[in-house]
Amino acid sequence: MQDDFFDQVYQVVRLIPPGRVTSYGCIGKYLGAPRSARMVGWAMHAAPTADPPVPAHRVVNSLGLLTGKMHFETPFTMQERLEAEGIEVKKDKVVQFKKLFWDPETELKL
DNA sequence: TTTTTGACGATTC
DNA sequence: AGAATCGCCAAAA
Repeated sequence: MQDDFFDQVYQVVRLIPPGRVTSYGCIGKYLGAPRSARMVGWAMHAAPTADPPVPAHRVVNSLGLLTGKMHFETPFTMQERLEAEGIEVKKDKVVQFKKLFWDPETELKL
């Protein structure tokens, strides 16, 4: 299970600190699949099936848009969770996304 | 096995 | 600036 590409994504997503966000493409890129951003998104589809819960709400697209909010329990869950962590969400997009952006390659490279 | 699709990203119109 | 299209890759039907 831990050898699957999905789990690789889950592990990275779990490393995202509260109050920060990242993008699918960067996760994929960090895993060696810069063109497989969609795969990361697909992996998130199975996120709730992962044993340790995956904070998928901290993962947004490159524009900081909460594109996957509709896949949560309710379309509001994602935004509410982000706000609960101190992240402002306006019009389904993360405010100061660039500032809150958490790049695994930058934060975990050491 | 083939076809369709998808929580993306970048490009083009 | 906003919308539509193409490209990538893997899982699901």
